[in-house]
Amino acid sequence: MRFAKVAVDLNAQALDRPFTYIIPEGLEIRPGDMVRIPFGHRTIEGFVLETDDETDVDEGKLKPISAKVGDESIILPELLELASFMRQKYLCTMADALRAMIPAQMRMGRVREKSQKEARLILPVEEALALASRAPAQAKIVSALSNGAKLLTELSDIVPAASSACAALAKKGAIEINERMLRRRPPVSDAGRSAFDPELTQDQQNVIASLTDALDTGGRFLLYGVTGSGKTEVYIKLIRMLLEKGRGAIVLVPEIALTPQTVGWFHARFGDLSAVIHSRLSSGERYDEWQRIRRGEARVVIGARSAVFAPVENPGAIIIDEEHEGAYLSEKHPRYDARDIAAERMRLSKGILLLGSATPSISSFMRTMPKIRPENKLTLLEMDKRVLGREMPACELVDMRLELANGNKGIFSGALVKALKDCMTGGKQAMLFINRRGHSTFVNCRACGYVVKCEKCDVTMTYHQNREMLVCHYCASEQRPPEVCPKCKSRFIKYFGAGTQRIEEEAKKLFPDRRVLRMDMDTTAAKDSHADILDAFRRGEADILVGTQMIAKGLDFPNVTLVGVVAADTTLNLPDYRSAERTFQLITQVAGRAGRADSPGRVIIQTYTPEHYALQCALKQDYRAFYHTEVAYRRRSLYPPYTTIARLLFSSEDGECAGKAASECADELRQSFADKRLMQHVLSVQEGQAPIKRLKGEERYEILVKLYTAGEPEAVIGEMENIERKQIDNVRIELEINPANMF
DNA sequence: AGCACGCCGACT
DNA sequence: GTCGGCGTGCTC
Repeated sequence: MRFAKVAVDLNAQALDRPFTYIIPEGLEIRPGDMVRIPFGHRTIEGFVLETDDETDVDEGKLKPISAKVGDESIILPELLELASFMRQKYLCTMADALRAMIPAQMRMGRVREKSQKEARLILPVEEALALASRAPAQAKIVSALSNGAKLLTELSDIVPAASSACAALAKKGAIEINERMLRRRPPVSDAGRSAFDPELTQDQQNVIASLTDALDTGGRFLLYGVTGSGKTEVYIKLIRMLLEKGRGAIVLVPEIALTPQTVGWFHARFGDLSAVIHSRLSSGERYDEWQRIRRGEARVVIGARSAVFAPVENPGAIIIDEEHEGAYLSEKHPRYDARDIAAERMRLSKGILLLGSATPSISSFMRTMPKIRPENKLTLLEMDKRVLGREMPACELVDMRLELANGNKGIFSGALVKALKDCMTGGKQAMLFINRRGHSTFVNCRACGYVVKCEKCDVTMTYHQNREMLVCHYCASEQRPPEVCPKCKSRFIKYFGAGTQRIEEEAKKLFPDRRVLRMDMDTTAAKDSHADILDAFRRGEADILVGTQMIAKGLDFPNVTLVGVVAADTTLNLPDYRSAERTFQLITQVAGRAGRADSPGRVIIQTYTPEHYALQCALKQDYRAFYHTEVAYRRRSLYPPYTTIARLLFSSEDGECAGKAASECADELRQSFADKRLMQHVLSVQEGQAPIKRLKGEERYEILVKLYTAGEPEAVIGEMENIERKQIDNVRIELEINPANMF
């Protein structure tokens, strides 16, 4: 008799252990199979972890597996191991980990292969027509089929009752009806993409040489390559080498970068050997892509965070592009970091982990330093020159304080206006970057200082000119802008600060005969409008593109020679320990948009704090200088990566409930840290109101725990997860680790 | 998770 | 006397 240890697909700590089942005679069961099993008084799904000839469980208690789900195993053995790694690392159940690995629709039944019936003539046309002599509908079908097989749905466009006519023809033996599998394909655009690999530069060849040495043994690398240094070609070459060895590869990119164009890069080179996985696929598309990977038809996967679990057999590399992006952290339980998962998966399959960025995250770059424990160590690979001998763009900082002193109260400095004029006269394109949407950033009474705030949130409202409304960017509620100050009745209401709308307006005023496009959350609300705007700009249908973050990410516009950062301070002054890192990354990336083709680029950064090291280093494109300054600051101020910040957020419509819950839970947390001797890893536990006290009509309180990263953060975070799981009436509790924003 | 078993208050 | 509240415990 054979037995199977099964992880049941139920989420409870008490069930987070294998249950043993009897494998019925004649049913072939292997680890990784999804099975239906009787459990208590119902039948549920589970995943086979291992099979064995014996068991130590009392056989009288054992029940047999009811059935196998699907004909191939769902989880690769290597991924089963990865799931148990996740269970340990993120303190989640096996079911949680496994659920994160497979597309939701694949569990609980419901997406299938899609097939359609196809009719094909099996007799010569004359004979078939003779058989259909007294049936005009059948005759029409026969002639429609005379130049090849057709789908039944196509035939019903020609003849009303096509399916019954076809059935009759099939019965007479004139035609044959077969099921044909349809592949639901995600949209890909190969347009303008070369199918050929270019010759690699010396930099690229050096990197490839280092990677080649690790091809069989595996390894962990950080590829630091300046913008335009050709990282993608390195990825492609690495993948080619792996395919030759019969291995596969996974490329992760941030979700926002997963446009049909990016996917086109890979599709143009690898054709149907590549598959794409991201959240905007329909469930059918996702299922079919997943199956193509599972069956080994596609061995190059490009996808967002969750593609790190793609069922590629024998993966030789996981490449994580734009490694510094926050998109690799899962925001829902289990809160995994795709970079950690990738590292473990590559350790298990002796493959290469390759993190790539022009602005590596502080924590990854730190791992390339000497003295790092070998299990965390990354090998640094560097490409400091752009391809085709392109120059780095010329960057300059403009001190807006001096502009003001010289009587320029506008949002554009003299230097930026001049550069824009030169750029337009030369027939080139320009991009203006401002990290804030809307028109004015706040509305303020000059008599008494009153600032309009959202009624539901503790946040100032932004004026949107097209709707003539004040909009809250946190809860989207709107109100009319006041004509007199609600507080002092003064009429001196002034609109301060500039957003994308205002920049667009000013640019149009400055260049009435030029076309200006705007790209931000407001203009990209519609599906595909994101790609439409960028395509239009690429085709030269506009001269100036005004936008937020969105225009900064890895896009290649050959005709752009000028980039203006209108207000570098907006990101710099956020109350967040990463604001300098973010600003440096953003400006370096934005600057990388300029001068990618033959003409050199120019970047103008407007700021009120030109002396700030994030700006000074971005100006010189000096990542290392930035890194060292930033690391010193993090160490001094006990910020990540030296520490880990864990935050429990309590929100409730009833502020008293939330506040009480926070302070009670803080006491409980301190107690359990003390009981479990965890205090040595904890730097501080603080509770109080969150920086944004009210959001969407809810009062917010928080417990902020700072802990030493080198200690046992997992154990401490485990205690905080217990608090998160608590059910407290009227209060929602959320746990965040190194929260994306500190609000 | 989901459900049964089981021990104490108000109802036809 | 029963109906039903949700506390504790179990599921191969």
